[in-house]
Amino acid sequence: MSPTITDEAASGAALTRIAAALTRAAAALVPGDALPEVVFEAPRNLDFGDFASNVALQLAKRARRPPQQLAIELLERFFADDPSLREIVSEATPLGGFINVRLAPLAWQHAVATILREGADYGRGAPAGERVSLEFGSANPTGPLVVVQGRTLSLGDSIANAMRFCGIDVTTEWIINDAGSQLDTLGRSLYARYRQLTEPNFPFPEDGYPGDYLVPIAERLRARDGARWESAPESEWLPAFAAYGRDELVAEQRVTCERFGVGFDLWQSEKAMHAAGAVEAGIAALRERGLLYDEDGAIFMRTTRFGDDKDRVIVRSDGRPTYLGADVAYHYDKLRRADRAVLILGPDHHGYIARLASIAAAFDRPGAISVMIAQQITLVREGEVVPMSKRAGNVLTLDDILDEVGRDAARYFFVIPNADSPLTFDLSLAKEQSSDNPVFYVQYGHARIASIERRAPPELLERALLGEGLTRLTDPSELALARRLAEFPETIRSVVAGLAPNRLARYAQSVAADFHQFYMHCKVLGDDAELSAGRLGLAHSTKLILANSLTLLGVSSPEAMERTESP
RNA sequence: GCGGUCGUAGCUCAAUUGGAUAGAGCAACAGGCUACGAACUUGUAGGUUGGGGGUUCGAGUCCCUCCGACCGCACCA
Repeated sequence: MSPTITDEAASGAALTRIAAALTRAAAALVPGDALPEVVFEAPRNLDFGDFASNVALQLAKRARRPPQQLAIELLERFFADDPSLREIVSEATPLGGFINVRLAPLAWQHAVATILREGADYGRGAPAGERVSLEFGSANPTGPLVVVQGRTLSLGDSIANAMRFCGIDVTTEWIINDAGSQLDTLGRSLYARYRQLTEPNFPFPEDGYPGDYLVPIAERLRARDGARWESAPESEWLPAFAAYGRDELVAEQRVTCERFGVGFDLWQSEKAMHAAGAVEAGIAALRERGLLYDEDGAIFMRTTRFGDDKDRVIVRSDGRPTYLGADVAYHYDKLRRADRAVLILGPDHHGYIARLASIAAAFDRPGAISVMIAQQITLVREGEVVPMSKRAGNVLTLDDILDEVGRDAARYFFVIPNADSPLTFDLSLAKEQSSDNPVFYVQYGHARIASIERRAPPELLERALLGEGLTRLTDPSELALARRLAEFPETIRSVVAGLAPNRLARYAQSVAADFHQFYMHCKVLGDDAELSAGRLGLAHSTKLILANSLTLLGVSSPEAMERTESP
């Protein structure tokens, strides 16, 4: 991955000048107006240069000559137009119709100076006033969090971090689905566990939630209330048990999220929305827009008007709103609070996307709700698929995974693939503290730099942090690393634009790889104090970028790696 | 049956959203520590991007069509 670099202080300024000069050259050579904007991108293959523009390819037809010839003519005018460009452009060549540009070392040295100066703020965007609601992780409050939530939590939290870093005002939201029939099931299941404490043969509901995680909750309830529910009628114990179970399970889910390094701005209870009259308000708003009709005693929403397969019930014939009805209200509220809403949902929610899109359109905000689906996860251990059956109750929970592989590895592994591809999670590999494990590779780079800094004379480090000696960085491995570091701002922006935190994970690996190569080629702490200062500055800015990347991903940046013996 | 997502090296995944010779990591093979952490690094090998058509200067990416995997298609959530 090699995104465009737009760092204002260094290469970006150079690029702007180059693009402007090329634009003038194009205007002189190609007739007509409304010429396409001259864009520079980093080519996939860096042998071509630091940046490439395809203007000649785009304009060839209008200029009535082959792209390559046009590229040559553009470049001739380019330098004639502004001879001082030769100071920042070390090379500009036409090849296959592309215009390839290599920047002078000064541009990259400048980038390192900028990183040292701005530190953890390097690449941070100024608040632009955009408000985004980001909902993810949400689970039914009927059991512990499982693997798929680990994936949505990792994706969502990393995206939220990246958005905030870009200056977006993000509200992270967790919806507690506590208004449906599953709460009754929870209440009955918990009641059975409660009774089983004294009557082991008390029947467990057919459709109840299996697994023994409700047992300790039942014990706490018995410790609090004793046996008094044993003789109570169902109409009394059911709401009490459902509410107690929900509160306990939500609290446990919350602890798991915290263990995972994820916090939420808003824990939205669906039941509370009903109680506050929000659901009626949302439905009334649709009614005003003429998007509802009654049929068979139920209220339908005209979602087909917005491309859905069929109209959807939002209030049942018995008067209770459906899940969609509640979501109308919830998103009506979201869209008032935010400019757009992003949801990360599990793989079983495909069919729901069209309905959410309908809600946005119904409130005159088409496209304001976007849905990202996190695909299925297959767990593998020792080369074998770990069977998971919710029915049988032998589900591996997110806590189990955290126990087994730790937070850093879990967070990292969950964001590596694109959200819309299925993920194979190899527990054995994630647990392994070896070079096979990409998260350790990146952390090792960070720890290695920390180690160098511990060894460096304090006054040398001080000079390095001030940017001394950076102009001495000329080795290809030094310039490649500096160039990579300068990609950080654009990488973060690309993460936000594409809702793709995997790009950040891969970027961090590239930074680590470039650093290790630099480390092999260049001795940092040597006899030449100025050169050492420059290299130390480069190393320190690498450490900053690695730490920032890992932090945004929710992964720690250790100052030292603990060596563990592998069996 | 209808709709959605996906299919890329032996394995796990990329590919700047239409750009150049499709890239990393593991696994395999061959090298590199009396140097700041070898949890590192250098190189070799590995591909008809599921198949076939089309769109154009240019396709892993867009369109059509088959094949295959997964997921949806409730007055469930």
